[in-house]
Amino acid sequence: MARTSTSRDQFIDGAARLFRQRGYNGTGLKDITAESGAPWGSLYHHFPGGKSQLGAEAIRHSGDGYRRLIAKVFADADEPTEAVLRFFSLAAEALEASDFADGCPIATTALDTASTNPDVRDACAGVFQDWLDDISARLEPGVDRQGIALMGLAALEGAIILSRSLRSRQPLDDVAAQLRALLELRRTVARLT
Amino acid sequence: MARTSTSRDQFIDGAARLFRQRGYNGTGLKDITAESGAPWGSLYHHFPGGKSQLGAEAIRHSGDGYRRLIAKVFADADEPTEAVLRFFSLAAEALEASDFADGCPIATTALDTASTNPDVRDACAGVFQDWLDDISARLEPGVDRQGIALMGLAALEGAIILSRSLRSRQPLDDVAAQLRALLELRRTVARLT
DNA sequence: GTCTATAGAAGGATAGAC
DNA sequence: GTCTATCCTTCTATAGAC
Repeated sequence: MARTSTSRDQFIDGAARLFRQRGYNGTGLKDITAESGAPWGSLYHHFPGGKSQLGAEAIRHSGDGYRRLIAKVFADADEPTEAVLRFFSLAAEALEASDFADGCPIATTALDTASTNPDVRDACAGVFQDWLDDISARLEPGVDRQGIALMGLAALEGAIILSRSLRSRQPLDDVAAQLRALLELRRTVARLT
Repeated sequence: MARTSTSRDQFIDGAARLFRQRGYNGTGLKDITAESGAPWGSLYHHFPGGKSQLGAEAIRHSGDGYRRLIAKVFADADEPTEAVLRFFSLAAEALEASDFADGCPIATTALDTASTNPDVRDACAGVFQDWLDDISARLEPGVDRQGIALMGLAALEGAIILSRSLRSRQPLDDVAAQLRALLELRRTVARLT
């Protein structure tokens, strides 16, 4: 299995890029063929389930890519706390480099489909859950790892919304500063007990 | 000015409800007339700017409604910290009561339109900024009010995404618990200095 | 696997009567 | 202010040849 046509991957890749910028409902199948260069004639050959199937696969593809990024950021960081904060600067850089178009690859589609498309919604939910598990597994043992992972991801997602809407990296930077204060306070408290 | 036809308000009200659940791109003008009961024939009479104009006005309408809620929640709370946390339980209740359809009335549309519709995007940005100003103005003086308001709103928005996607109020509850820890730690530190 | 053509529905928007 | 009819575009999806 695996190594078959490359056009299938092109569809997924192009869909993932467009869903990130315009969301699921804002992206047409024609847009995806244009963006990806993949042949329109084979779309329903590769994805008999139509847009929903392609959407779910594209979301899982984006999710997997970011799981690799999570692994790398934690591996490169001196300590887990720095890794958590690093995601905020990476998100800010991606936003600035794209004129505030490249936000979270999941969030826009997650909200778009939350109440209308169970297949795509479940794919988004699976990605979020994977990310939470990945992050908490990499935090220091002893403290509330799940709680910190959840708080970090929620704060990041919310900050991305605000930064995209306000077209400024400041929300991301300021929320990161707040989170840093929380994490350092926690560490201080933990050290005293 | 002001008190003219009621159908104009119906459009705005119906649009605001649908944008909250399905986003801007997921809501058609036909859907809005059906939802609101307002006459299709007068849509472009009231909104010559079309869907974008209606969208921007609906977002501002939702924003104003929540500004009143912010005022009420802070007025009813014993202390500002409790008010901040109250928004998380209110959001969780709204989600559960609507089968996880009623999330933030702005966020879905904000992401939908961030890179494609400047008018609606700016309306969303204005609402977010108003909320931040309202919240920080109601926090205790002395501490980093803007920072706390921003962190609270970002964490709330992110938690709503996760709760909608995972169809569980747990992210909202758990993020609120994390935020409570942050606020109490800050207060403790402030008391010691 | 890919092509062209097209169906069939839904999208936003407009015209002109009342 | 509201009605009805309609235009044009775009959308997802399918059919059938190659």
